[in-house]
Amino acid sequence: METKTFGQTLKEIRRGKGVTQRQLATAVGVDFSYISKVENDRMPPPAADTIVKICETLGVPPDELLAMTGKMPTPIKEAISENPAAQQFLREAQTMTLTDDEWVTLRQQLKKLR
Amino acid sequence: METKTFGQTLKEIRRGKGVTQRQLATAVGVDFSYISKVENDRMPPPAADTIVKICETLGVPPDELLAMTGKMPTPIKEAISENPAAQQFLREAQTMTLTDDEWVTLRQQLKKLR
DNA sequence: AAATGTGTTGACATTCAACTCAACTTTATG
DNA sequence: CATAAAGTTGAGTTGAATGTCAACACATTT
Repeated sequence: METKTFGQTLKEIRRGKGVTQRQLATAVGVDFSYISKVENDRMPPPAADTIVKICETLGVPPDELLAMTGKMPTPIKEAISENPAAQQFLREAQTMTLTDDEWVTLRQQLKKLR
Repeated sequence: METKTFGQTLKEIRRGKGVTQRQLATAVGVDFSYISKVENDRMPPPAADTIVKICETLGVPPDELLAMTGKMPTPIKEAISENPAAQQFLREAQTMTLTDDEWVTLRQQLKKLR
């Protein structure tokens, strides 16, 4: 299972959209050399919020890149931080070490709530 | 709704157990002056893992203090980081801005999984 | 070939969390 | 009161995260 790196994936997406590193960097608000390093995996992936900005600029959903890094955007983190009920849910879920399928099941039940 | 601070709560628990700042600090592996500052809210609450150690030392469940800080212990954070299914669940849950009751419902469904 | 646009690299900078250390003050005990 | 134990405070430290800056190399266009 050859997994692509974050950098490789980002580079492909950016090139696919015909955007230069400098254009992307300017839009996102970072130095273009930083984009270069990230794309070549010479630096760890950016902060979650920067990843979100990158994806907005490139016009792609951030889920794939976020999932690769295991980071959560600030709004989501805050929502959980401020919500003891959510935290307790997570602690219990963790002690159970849910499978992927079980998470999917929970997502379906989540949708049924509304 | 007068909410107690983290520091106030910790101080009460510690005193209730008849433990000094120095005893607690030694057991946890931090400087006692740090405990003092935290208890007087002169510093933000400790890292999640330190909170867990504090609670272990004092013989109380960490849930209350953890919930006050909005922090998650390393094992839980890692479990989520490594689990795209869990992340996707959380992103969807966040966009729905669940109520406390709904989180409780999910917890019950969580238990039914096993 | 010169100029311009694009990408890469090494060294350094900034910010923040999470503390430590040394000095001092307050409280409890004999 | 004297001494020790307990608590408080200001200043400094450390490491990780997240970048910047300047210099250079390569690629493309004119």
